[in-house]
Amino acid sequence: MPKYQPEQFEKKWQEKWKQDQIFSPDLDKAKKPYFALMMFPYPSAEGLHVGNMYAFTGADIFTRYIRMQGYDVFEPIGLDGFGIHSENYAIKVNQHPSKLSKVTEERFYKQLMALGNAFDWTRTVETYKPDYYKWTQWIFLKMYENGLAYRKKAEVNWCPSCKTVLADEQVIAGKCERCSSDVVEKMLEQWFFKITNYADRLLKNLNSLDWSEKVLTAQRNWIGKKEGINITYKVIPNNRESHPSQARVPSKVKKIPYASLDFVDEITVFTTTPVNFGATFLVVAPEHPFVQNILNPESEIRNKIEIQYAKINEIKKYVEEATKKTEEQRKNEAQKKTGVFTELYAINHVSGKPIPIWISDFVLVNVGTGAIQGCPGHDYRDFDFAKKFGLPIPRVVTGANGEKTPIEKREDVVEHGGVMVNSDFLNGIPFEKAMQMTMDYFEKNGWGKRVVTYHLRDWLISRQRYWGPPIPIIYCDTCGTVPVPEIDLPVVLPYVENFRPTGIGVSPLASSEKFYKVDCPKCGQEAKRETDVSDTFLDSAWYFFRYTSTEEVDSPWMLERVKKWLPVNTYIGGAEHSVLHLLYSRFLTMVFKDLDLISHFEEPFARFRAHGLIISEGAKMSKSKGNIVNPDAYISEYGADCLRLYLMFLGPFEQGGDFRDEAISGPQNFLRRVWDLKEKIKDLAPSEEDKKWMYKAVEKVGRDISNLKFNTSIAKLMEWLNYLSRKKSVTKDEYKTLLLLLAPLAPHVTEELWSQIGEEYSIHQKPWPSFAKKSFVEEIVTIPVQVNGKVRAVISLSADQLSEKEVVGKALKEEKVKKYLEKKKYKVIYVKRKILNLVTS
RNA sequence: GCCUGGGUGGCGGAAUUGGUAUACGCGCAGGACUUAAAAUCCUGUAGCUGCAUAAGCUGUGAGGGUUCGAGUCCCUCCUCAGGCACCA
Repeated sequence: MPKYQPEQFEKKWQEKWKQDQIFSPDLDKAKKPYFALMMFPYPSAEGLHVGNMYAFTGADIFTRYIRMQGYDVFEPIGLDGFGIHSENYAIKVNQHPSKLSKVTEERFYKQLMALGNAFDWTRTVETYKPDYYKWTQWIFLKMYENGLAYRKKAEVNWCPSCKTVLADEQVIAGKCERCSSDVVEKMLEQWFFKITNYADRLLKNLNSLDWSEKVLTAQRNWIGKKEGINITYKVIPNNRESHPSQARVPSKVKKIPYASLDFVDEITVFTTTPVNFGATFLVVAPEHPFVQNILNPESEIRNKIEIQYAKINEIKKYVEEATKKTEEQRKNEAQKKTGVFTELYAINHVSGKPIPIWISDFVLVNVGTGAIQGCPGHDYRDFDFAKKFGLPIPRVVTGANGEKTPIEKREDVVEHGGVMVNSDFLNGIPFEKAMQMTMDYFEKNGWGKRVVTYHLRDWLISRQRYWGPPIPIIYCDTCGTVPVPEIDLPVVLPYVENFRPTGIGVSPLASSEKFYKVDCPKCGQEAKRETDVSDTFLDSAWYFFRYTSTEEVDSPWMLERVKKWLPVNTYIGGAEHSVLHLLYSRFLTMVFKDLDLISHFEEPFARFRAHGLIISEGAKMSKSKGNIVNPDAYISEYGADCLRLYLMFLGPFEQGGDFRDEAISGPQNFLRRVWDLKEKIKDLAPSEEDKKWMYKAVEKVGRDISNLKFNTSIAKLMEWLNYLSRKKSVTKDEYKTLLLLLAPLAPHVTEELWSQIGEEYSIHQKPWPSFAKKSFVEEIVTIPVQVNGKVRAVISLSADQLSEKEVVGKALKEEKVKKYLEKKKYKVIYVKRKILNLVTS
């Protein structure tokens, strides 16, 4: 009997599958289309690692199962080879990315092939090829035409190591998503996409998506919708002449009608919790226009207020120091509150009292309005600030147990809940309701306006790098910003010998005169091309559309194809893309819908599941730790099927696992035993017991695969194999069923065995086994019998004897049950087919 | 600080969603085959008390609670992973 030797047949079948195109559905004629998508990889010539393979394998198993359910499954593959990831690698190995891309493409596709996945190899997409990025540029033009792409000078995130700007989403805890360097702020003129226009829709649609919970939550947090109110304060004059009664420190001003109040400027604050009876100061950010005005001797306000030279200098010094700090420094020093008093006051609308205006860098200029009202009794940060500078801390909300004691310690601060006190007409009203009433009251008096704010910012898509699609824009002295005419697309990325990032805020393309010197498409005069390229995440935000239409040359996709195949039925990928790729793709799809480029959907991925991560030696695989596991060696030693099973058996797919190769012998043994089992096939009919096992396996394995619980589906197959191995012989029916159930998990060996037992090629085009359920209703039911909640016996009854009377009758004959009942009275709790519990009183 | 998901044998992990906790695999121990080893096959394997393959007790991060019955539900807390964060 020949031994199980995967190297003798895995390659053979992979080639045959590809040649026969059995995994290439007819995209126009398919009757039951199912788009199963896996996030395409960023290729680097270092190759695919086991973590990638884990994700691809899980997605592939699911896909193969769906195919066996009778769907026309489309499982495409491609490479996200444009962008910083690939370019950084090119820099590292000192090769030109355009040359390197050819090497990585070959290597990646070879490796992906060796996994045995059911990819449609006839429709690959590579983002760095002109026939693809032509349409990425086209999408940019559509965005521009419709006012969704704009150029603006702004403080942006700059990675000093990658030498480019980054979108907010690509800054992870102050560090670059790619290289983990500290990101700094830089003032640059850049292209943005107006994703903020879609904030509400992006948020609302989340409720109807079948996605992993953690990804939904991450997106909700990132969009960060907050409903609150903008309240405008009047800054009152501080010179004796205009308001003698107020003097310099106007602590006891008579309450005068707010509307008739004399004022020199206004400050608008944003708050979600207007506990205004407790507001005792205002704080503005150092970069706030109000501060700039105070420092400017020519400004209107300076003519209206009294302020000493020393004070001006003090403020100036503070602002300079604060703005010099990086974002990171500011955060690190978050606990130590600093600030400077302006000696100016604003009037609290509800108390009528003047409250001091401070400047502090704990208030961020780009959050809300860049100014806050300090309510120190009910906000920890305000409390810290008030404590440090000796400002009053009144209580206006009761504590958890109704405390009304003065707020002295940080623990006394009440941020929400409780009931209003010391708040005039709000006294006794619960916090939440009081906030709404306050907002109503302020709006009615014209003191404020309800607003909604978002954490989400517009998507910065310019990159000062080489390896990406040039942004299709031309700047003309006469015509201004001119989009490249569609007919001139693609704007081909030229070969530039020195492709390395310049670090001076421009792309390497800026040194290629041949590239940037063009005639204006409008007036024909000499003009200059935009030399930045676009973000990689723009390439990957629409690739799944392209998969359906790779042969199309006149448009990015064929509408009929998209109608048939999109939205994607199941999408699998990494959770690290929660607020990156997954958000951008949703945004673009909505835009496509609004621009009538598609019609029947606006959410690209109906179902998304995040796979877990494979770690190694207790840590995430990374080059720096040197714990990257390359699958190639394992495939050649154990075979792709074995590695697939091993990876999937580590634990739940959505959880990931630790790669320890000593456990690989389990799956290896399993496959060998499946192989050897064929020697025991006899031409017999299965027994009732055999059928029961078979039915249960079909049911359990199928259910688990569709829920991505591959580990338990494998366990069930192992259990069944243990049963089959114990028998003297197996029926052909059993063996065929075993192979069919195993086919999605181990595609090669099942194909090989399928052909060895003389079945028709290909096992992967056969339907999932099905059974008439009623022929397997269990005849004998076993029921555990508990006495006072402890199992004392297990009884077996035939299925027609399951009445309480019969079950109790049988249970009482058990010695142990009798013993523990001790002839006491008992209560019967019987759950049919499940359990019997006898409880003594 | 907030949000999400976890914590179960020596290890990876099961548990039909409130009903026999530890399936399946690894590892380990014993046995069969063998001159021997490897491979393979069989048996055992949560802890404690016990000569016991007798009997019993304890056990799912900790402590309370609901229930005839809790890994599963509720409350308080500890801890690990990930996300957000002086976000007002």
